[in-house]
Amino acid sequence: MNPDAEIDHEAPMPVYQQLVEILRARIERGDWAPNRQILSEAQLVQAYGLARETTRKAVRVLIDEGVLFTVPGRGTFVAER
Amino acid sequence: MNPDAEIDHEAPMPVYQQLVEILRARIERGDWAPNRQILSEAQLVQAYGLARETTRKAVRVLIDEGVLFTVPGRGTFVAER
DNA sequence: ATAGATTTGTTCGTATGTATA
DNA sequence: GTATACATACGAACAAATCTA
Repeated sequence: MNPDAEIDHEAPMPVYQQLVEILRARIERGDWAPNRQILSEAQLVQAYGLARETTRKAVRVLIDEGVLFTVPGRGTFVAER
Repeated sequence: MNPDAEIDHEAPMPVYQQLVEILRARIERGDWAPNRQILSEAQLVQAYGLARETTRKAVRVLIDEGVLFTVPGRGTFVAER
């Protein structure tokens, strides 16, 4: 997916899934190197105009895939691969 | 609103909004003069029985309205008007 | 000059309720 | 009826700035 795509609330794909693919594309593009901190949940909410729980759902998918990891009180980071 | 009102967790109005109106009423009553420090977050938590994030949300509303301002490491103060 | 306490700032974790498609 | 999405609320941990002893 285009890493610069925007969320389309009218699209058939769920918005959290759209965010998964956008974040995956941005990581592959190199927006954040391994072990680097990505946007905070609050920043994701701001940047993509979604509810916090929706952004968390997208991040959760990438965590389960081993692409991201979180550190409570610190932030969300790109995993080494 | 009554500046001496208490938080009602059963009321339809969100509790953070109730705190907004209580603080606004207390400021209008003159509990704290302009440039004076109000209760700290910890004291608001103690006084109103709310979670810290809930009190911060209420304070945030009044900051956005220009009623309050914060100084990191110092406290929260009543803005001049 | 240092150490500790206080205070606001930031962040993720968890749960519940409501509305909508 | 289910999955999605949003809003509210509380919990926990860490960081940075400030003040005091």
